[in-house]
Amino acid sequence: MNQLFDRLQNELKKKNINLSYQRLKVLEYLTQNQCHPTVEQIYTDLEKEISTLSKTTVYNTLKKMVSEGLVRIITIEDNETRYDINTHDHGHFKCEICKNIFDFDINMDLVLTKGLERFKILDRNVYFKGICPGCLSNSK
Amino acid sequence: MNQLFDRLQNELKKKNINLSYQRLKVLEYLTQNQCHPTVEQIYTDLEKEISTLSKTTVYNTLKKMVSEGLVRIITIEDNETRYDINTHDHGHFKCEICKNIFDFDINMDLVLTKGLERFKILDRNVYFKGICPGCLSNSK
DNA sequence: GTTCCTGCAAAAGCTTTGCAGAAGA
DNA sequence: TCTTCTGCAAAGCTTTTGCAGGAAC
Repeated sequence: MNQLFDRLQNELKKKNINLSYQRLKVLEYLTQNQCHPTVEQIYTDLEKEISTLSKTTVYNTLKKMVSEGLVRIITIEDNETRYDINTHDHGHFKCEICKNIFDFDINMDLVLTKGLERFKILDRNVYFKGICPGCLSNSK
Repeated sequence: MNQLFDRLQNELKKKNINLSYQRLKVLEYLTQNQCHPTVEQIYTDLEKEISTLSKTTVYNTLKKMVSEGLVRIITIEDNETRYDINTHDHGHFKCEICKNIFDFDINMDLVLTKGLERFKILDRNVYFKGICPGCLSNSK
């Protein structure tokens, strides 16, 4: 299908995780919709195609994939959990009007971290909030 | 009491917000415990002193203060909302072992934001996760 | 046949809402 | 008096858990 998808399929085999139809579909959804969807979004869209799909399965699948390091949780708003299959470091910008999330390139090495010399850093997150160009021009 | 507390008290008067005993105590707690507590932590500690305190009041107060810009929500983990009275830009480091949150200085202007030229940035957040020096030395 | 996976239903946990009484201006 | 604040109880949401049936190996 595509490069990322093949890579994930291989990774699953290596980790001895069964690739059920539901799991395949969730991963496929994440690779094709890199908009950092919530469980609700994933479930609602997949349910159209897999009418028997349970939200529990979406939760189960995502939990499994996060614990295996194939999927990342991104936390921007405290009341919604979003999932991200793109593992390279990037920042997230959430528009407070249209609620969309935009990725932006970021060089984490440039982030000055005075005072963290003795800390072991495992995960770096940068997220900004504000108004995107589209909503800015609409409000004029 | 202290500089920050006096400043907040003045700000409340300017914004015509009543400074009830409960609100005063929540703000006092936030200034004295800059560990970014959750509602649960604030409530549990204050309830010892104010036995009639309701968790709803803690929620109400924090919501009011956030909307007035006196308190900031910091989102690190998706399942917990933490509150911060320190408004100057700084990064947060959460230790995955002891769960404590450490502040670190950060110069947001140095964060490279290629691709955000046309965005209006209102809020910048940086949080890292990993292991703090204390837990690192304990595990040796 | 044993293990893992799915999905319904119920439970759990956090936050918000409705409302009545109390406090403050 | 009129508005705002408090706090109980109930509701609302998201996520987790228990469990039984089904699929995979």
